Amino acid sequence: MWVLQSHQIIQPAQFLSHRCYTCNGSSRPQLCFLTLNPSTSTSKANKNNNHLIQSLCRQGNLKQALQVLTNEPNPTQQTYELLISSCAHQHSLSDGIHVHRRLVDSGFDEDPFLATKLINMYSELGSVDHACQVFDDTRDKTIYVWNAIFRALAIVGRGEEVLHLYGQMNWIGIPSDRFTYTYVLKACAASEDLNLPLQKGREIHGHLLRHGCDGNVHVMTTLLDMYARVGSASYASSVFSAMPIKNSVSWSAMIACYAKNGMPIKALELFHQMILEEHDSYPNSVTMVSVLQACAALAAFEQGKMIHAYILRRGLDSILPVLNALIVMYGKCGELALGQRVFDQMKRRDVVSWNSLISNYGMHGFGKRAIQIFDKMINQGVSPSRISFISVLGACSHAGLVEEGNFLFESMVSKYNMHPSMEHYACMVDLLGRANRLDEAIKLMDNMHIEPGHQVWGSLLGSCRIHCNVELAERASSVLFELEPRNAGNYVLLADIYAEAKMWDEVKRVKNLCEARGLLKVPGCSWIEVRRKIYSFVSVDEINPQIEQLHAFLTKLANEMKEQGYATQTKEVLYDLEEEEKERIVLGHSEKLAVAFGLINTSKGETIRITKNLRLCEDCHSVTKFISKFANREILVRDVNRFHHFKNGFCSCGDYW
DNA sequence: ATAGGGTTAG
Repeated sequence: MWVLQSHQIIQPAQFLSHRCYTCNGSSRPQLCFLTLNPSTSTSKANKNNNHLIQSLCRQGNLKQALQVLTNEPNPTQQTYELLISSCAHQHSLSDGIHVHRRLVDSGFDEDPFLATKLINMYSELGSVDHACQVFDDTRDKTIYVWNAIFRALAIVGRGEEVLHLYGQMNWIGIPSDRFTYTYVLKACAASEDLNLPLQKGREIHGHLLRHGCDGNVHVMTTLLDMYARVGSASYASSVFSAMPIKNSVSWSAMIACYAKNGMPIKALELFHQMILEEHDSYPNSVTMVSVLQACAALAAFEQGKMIHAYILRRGLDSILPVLNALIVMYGKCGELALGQRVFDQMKRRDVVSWNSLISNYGMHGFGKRAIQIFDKMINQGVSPSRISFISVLGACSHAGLVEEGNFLFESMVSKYNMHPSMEHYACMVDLLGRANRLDEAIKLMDNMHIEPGHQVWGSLLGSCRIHCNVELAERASSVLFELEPRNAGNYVLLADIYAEAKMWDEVKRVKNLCEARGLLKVPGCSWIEVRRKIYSFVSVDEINPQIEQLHAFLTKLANEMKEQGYATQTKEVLYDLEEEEKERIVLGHSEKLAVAFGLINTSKGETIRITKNLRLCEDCHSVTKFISKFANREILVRDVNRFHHFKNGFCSCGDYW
């Protein structure tokens, strides 16, 4: 932790004088800037040496440049400038430190220009603490110096320190400029330790308005993005509409905001507005990545295909992130073969391309295939990333491949020298727990080298839900209520488990606890795309104009099913009600409404594609299996975890989900 | 001398 020392806070008048306020001029008498000005050297040899160092730096020959430096008593500012940028370019921290030392010896540590360069160099070399040291040692802190340290700290997420220093800068009376605002806003958004990023961000918003920066595209886009990152899409959108000048970056930032904050329909609407409205901002590859993400989130296959065609027309189909996003989009629309085709046709692939393909197969329950692709990636010399392991372990989990998953998990350390993170442990607990090997899951948790976090306990609780283990669920949820008291999902899971065990008093207790803490259960919501339009359904929907028709359809279907010996699975209903009433509630589940809507509004032979924001309930699962046979339709449902491909009375998950 | 948006998992 590094902060500006309290004795360094000084009054503006004092700050402007060149007297050292830290030591009152006593500590570095040898560094008097005026008497030892290196530029006063006129020797021809020196001049040549300086030129030589500079040209060596320009050629990228840092080592030789440093050798010449040892014979040069009076390097110039420009020489240092080139040396510093060369060290950054060559990624050599040790050389950077060496140049810095020489620079101090030459008395250039009073030069704010070089201090700025040094801070940027250290930031690029990953040593922010060195950068802070330079900042501390620089008495004449110009706005460039301040901005450089803000940038360095913001990049590594030390937002709290940026804001602390920003406060000091304001107090001293140094005016911010447009660059300052971009860094400080980034610090709000990227801060890991900031309590109230939104509040702080709004404060900076006020400052920049007072400084008249509201016409600057860079500042305003950063502001928009800051609101997006702290989850305030509505603030972001009001900044966006207030912007007098917008460019492609501002449009992309706004689209990305919607795509990332669970508003994919708005993202697509804004994209269409971007294309149709008269202005100079055209979508580029970055825009398209967010648009594809929105299609993926909605499983909007028709839209996705149109966007793909647009990408081809605009010649954006050679850009790696765009192609990767296409693989994901097709995968999340249930079109594995199309995702594979994009992958096969790529001229270059990176680890993200491989990971995307692995998780596509994993999501669809093709665990063995996912492992094969993982192995193929290794064989082609691509080193797996942390996410590669999360993807492949997730694939094992969906397919119940416990031994394979264990093997891969062990190989992480033994073969790839990678230490499993919290997420990896969460995957393993999920894998073991789903397979009803809860004892092994607990054992793994006991042997973790880090304290198990909410992800891990959450996986365990999810497994308890599947296997209705009340005792373990109580243990897991008591930890979770401590770790993330505001996550309503945990309360719902526990209540589900109690309900299944018919422990109605306990159900009530958990529901009351949830209510007392002011938490709302996330409503079940499903989406379906019909003729390029997206329709959404929430459970017990009364807004949809076809709702009567849908209910009639479902009731008729339910009767039909009963005649064929099907019993409604009502155990997921959280109330102790009459069976008939429970059936009515289960009948109103959003995914059933969406399935019914799809059947009514599409033609025979058309695949029905549905996404759901929660896990598919057991009754919906068996009803959809029934419908797929009864109506002879393929139905694809993607829930939060994975795909269910219903066909001819069976589901691709093999009832393991 | 310094600035803004995007990809993989759960």
